Amino acid sequence: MNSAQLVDQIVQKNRCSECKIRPHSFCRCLPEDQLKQFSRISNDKAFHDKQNIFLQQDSALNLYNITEGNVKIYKLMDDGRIQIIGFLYPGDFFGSYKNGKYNYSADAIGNVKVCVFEQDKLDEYLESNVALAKELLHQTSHELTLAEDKISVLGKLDATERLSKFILNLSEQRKRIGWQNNPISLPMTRQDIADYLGLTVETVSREITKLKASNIIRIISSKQIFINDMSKLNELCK
Amino acid sequence: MNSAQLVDQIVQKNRCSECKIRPHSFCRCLPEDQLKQFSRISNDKAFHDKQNIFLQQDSALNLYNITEGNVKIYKLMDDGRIQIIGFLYPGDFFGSYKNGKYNYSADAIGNVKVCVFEQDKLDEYLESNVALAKELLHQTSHELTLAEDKISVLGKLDATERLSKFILNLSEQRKRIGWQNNPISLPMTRQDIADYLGLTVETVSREITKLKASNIIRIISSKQIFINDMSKLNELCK
DNA sequence: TAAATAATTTGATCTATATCAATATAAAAA
DNA sequence: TTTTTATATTGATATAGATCAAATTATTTA
Repeated sequence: MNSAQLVDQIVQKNRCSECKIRPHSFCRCLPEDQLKQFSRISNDKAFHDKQNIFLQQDSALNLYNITEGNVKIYKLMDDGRIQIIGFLYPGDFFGSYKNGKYNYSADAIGNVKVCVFEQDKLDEYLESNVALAKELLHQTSHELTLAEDKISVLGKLDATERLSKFILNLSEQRKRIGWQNNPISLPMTRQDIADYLGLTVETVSREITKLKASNIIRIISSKQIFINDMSKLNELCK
Repeated sequence: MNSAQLVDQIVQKNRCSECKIRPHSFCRCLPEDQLKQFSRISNDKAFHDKQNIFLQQDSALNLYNITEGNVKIYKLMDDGRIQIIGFLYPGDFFGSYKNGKYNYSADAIGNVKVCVFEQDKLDEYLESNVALAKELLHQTSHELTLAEDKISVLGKLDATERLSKFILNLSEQRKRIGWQNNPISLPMTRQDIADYLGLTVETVSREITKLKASNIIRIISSKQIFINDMSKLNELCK
């Protein structure tokens, strides 16, 4: 052991204590003195743009927590139709299961870093950490409310409402993890937005053009937009 | 204390140990000797047809567990549009929260009996019962996968696919709680089905007529249908 | 029981968004 | 840089499902 390692040992330095996203992640409920032990049940892993993380039909062995970048989770139908369930951000976790299989596939958007937990190791860890179990429960309940919100977006909102709500959500998502909420970046393609909102690329493109024409948003680049009028955008989806 | 009460005392009889739906509910994870204590943190309550259980804007103080009947949970928009999030069955729980408010409203369909927990009492109980916390986590994760399934139904399926999937889901739901899976009853109105599937009553009615015409289902009464050809129904939504 | 009301079905027409097609812009490869 | 390929936008047309309207059928009330 060299002196740096010795220092690490003394100050209990570990992956988790160094983790930038921990305050926004389910593991934030753990006290400092448990981090070293907790960091042992997970591993870092990196993925590049468009790389698959897992497929829906895979055995659901892992739970993933995003530390950097964005992930899209989606369901693919036999005939090629795709429904994107969500675009995930740092601090979000994914990999929930159903009958031992994942309920969706997951791909990296851009460069991604994740923290990978083996489901059964995590499950075992929960046994002696009610706080973590409760935190996961609360986070999952929150995810459920977000999914319920999406159900009413897809069931009841028209194209204009869907797109303005989508943009506002992106803005709020950024605020949640402490980033500026304007301008916002669209790391995903227009096709991805369409597959998320239950629309076609053409309709998404036309709706963006309409928002631009009415001066509610400004297009900095195709992947970067500035919200000129937050309240008007709000009205469009209320 | 009369002799019947004395016997109850001795055999530790209580609401939970008598509960018919417990094997299908999150509380199934509790050992017999904890039931008496557990039964103290909840209360029975009954609702009649169309009675409101709570509104979306209410403070989310309670978690409900259905012991008898059906409940619909729904979101109401300012302009009167409604999106039904789910039709719930015995053993299902509801009342999840978001910023202290419920995320939806809940109404009884027909006569309903529920078991009501105060969120904070339940939360306190979890503190000393990891098993229950884990069970709630797993159930909530499962609810999340169901919500994700609904997202792809609303985002990608056409009217025929939505209705056939809906009927198959009802059939499976019955099997889950040990009832015969055919014929199935439709305790909700056609309008409710429409508001659940993101369609109009007229479209729902026409789709039912089509299924009847192609002899895939038989209409016993408007609220009772028999599935003649399960595999054809399956093909329609695959 | 009949009368009134609510729920469901069926028909005719309209419309928001899909589809098909072409062009324009941006990104990647040569 | 230029060429190639992928992504995004815009236009013309088609269509699934909405809307409007009326007729049945079922349920509730008197």
